[in-house]
Amino acid sequence: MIIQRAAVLRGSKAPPRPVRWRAETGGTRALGSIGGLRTKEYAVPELSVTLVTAAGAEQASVAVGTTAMDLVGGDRSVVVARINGELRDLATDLADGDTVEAVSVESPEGLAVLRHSTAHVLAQAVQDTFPEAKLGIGPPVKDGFYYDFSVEHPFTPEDLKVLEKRMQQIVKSGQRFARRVVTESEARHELAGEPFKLRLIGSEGGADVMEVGGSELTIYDNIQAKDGSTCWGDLCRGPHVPDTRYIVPNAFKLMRTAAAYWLGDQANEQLQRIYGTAWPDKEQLHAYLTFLEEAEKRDHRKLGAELDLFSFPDEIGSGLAVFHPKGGVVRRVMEDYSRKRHEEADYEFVNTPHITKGALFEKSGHLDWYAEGMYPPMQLDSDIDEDGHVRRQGVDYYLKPMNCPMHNLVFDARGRSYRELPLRLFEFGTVYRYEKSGVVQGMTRARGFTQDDAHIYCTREQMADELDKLLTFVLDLLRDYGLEDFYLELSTRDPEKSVGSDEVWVEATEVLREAAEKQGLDLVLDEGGAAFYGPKISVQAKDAIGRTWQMSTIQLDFNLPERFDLEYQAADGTRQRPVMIHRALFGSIERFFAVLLEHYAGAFPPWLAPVQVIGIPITDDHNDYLYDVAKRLKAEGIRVEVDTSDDRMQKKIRTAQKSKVPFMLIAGDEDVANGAVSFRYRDGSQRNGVPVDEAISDIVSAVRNRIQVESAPA
RNA sequence: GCCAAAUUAGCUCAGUGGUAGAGCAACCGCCUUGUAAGCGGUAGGUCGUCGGUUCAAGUCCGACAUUUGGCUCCA
Repeated sequence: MIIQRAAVLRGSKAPPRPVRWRAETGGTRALGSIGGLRTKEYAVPELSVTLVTAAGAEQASVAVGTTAMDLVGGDRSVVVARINGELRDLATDLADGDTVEAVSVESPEGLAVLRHSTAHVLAQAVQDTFPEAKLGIGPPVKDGFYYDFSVEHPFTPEDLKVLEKRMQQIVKSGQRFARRVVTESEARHELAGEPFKLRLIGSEGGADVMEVGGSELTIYDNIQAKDGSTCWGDLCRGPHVPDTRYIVPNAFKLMRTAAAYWLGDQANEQLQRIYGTAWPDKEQLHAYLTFLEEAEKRDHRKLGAELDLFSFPDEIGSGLAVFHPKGGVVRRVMEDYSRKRHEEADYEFVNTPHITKGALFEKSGHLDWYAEGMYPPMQLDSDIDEDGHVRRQGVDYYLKPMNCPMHNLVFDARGRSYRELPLRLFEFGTVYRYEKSGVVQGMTRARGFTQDDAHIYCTREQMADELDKLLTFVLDLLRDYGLEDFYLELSTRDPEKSVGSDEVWVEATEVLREAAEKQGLDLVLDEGGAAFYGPKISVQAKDAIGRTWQMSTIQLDFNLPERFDLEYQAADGTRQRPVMIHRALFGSIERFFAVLLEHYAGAFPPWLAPVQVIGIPITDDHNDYLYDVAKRLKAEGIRVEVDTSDDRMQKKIRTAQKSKVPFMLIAGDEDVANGAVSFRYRDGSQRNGVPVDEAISDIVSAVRNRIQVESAPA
């Protein structure tokens, strides 16, 4: 028993709150101020707890009845506590032996709690405004939160404004989030009007959602600050911020509405979802909104139209792009460089048709498990007489959704020797997939696209070395296109849904893991995420504004070699089955194009830019001079134009700037007199009076070295 | 595929039942200019398509197409 100085809330029935405790090192120290509270000395039983801070763990003695808030909640940025490894409300009473750590709103967990609490405020606002709305679930998600509701009419943008206002009021009123453990029957009784919540209570560990989970059912009541009345409640496992004032009124925003299936299952009824975002302060909200704006500016669909690169004509169909001349140049340069690198890496180039008889996809199994993703067949050559009798059986032709079966036929076109392995068959193979109408999205999810596809056939012994070389090859190539920041994702076997022996899977997965680890990049496990036919590694790349894109995939396949009965003759004369590796480094050219376009915001490095140099004469008198410069650049393989339109030169600069040409070469009387040109770069910087020879060699070297050029050299 | 919203000139967008508009781009002319829009003129639309309501439809209703945001899917 020790004597402690304790603070008592005026008029409160709450137990004494100790504000001092004795640290193990001896002595006492203040825990933090509790302003405006009377203090009084109490004799209270003590508890021994471990306080974890950035500095380390220390033992402390506190009075019985001490809450996590008392111990670690002094700072408003602390929103919850981690007690014995679990996130708990700050109002939680501590128990002897607890390990307690403050969780800041700036930490990922703290932020998620803030967002989840904001979702509760949204739900309360919705039920205040639309009393008939039934509650779905409302978890935190990346950058924010959502809450699903069952309502008769979908929410409108105007509704969102009203709801946002109501949320501000709730937040400002400072309602306390109070946790209450209930029995199942109590919960059922209280939530009789909430059919979806009732279903959650019923689901036995099936649904892993914020609402239920853990050993007990809990309801969070919202308690009014002014009179202590309960104004709203929700089934929720928590935890929450202590009260709604922890939510900053101008740091959250409702973003959009959308429909969503109950528990994400297409077979379930559809609910109306409201997405919101919430942040610790308004600066972070502002930064997030700015990021969204930046992303919108870089949207490849928008830039594609603005820069005249490609379009999706209605007449052709959804998800089918045409490349315009400027986009065609970029695409060709991308392909050319990729081809060159593949040639150097000992790939062999093959070419296969876009359509095939159905028999091929029966053999590969695609018609069994991928038919939904394929365009329906073209029926050819059937001949039916007037009586309806089939005189000649027709044949179904399909557009190919994948290249692998065709490559297998190339492998199988003659007997193969172990001496030929690894055999690497490469093709820019155009495939067609009947993506569901709602999922088509610009170049990143198209119905027709070209893969930089290769299939590598090797022996099991060669597999490790081949994968190792392959990963190095991929990363090296992606870096040449200006992507620098990668991590790898390893998808492992789903035992429920896979073919091949355990032994082969284990070996292959290990081999992939080792190859990945050698690269020294972060490796994320995607447990059970592999296709049924083999484990996979994918390369995820971060773009200039920090978004990650799945780029390359490298996939082992134990299924197709079997189905196609692929064999090679080994050194000992026996016939052996090769290991097959599928790999696409760009994923698809279209997708990679889109990623690069967004990464560079349209300002491609000179080697990829559709127009690399534009000559801008000050007056018409300088046209011929620039034509001569352009001729010399063209001789070096540079894509150059001279703007001889009627516009004034300022206008030409503006036009060139908007089309993001890396080098503007301006020439007037002074330049002509000196045999020079003046550079203007994309950031507006200048470099004047550069001798023509030097200008040409600078441009040529920037292109040859594939470097990005935004501004005048320092 | 499902839910919602959108679709008007090449592009961006006005136009709330009564004679289709603007800016930019295009074309023609004038201007001859030193680092982000010189001036004037001309032309350009079956208002996504089809159907319905109405004396009258870009506008109201329905179907379809396409796009966008989500859900589901992306092996």
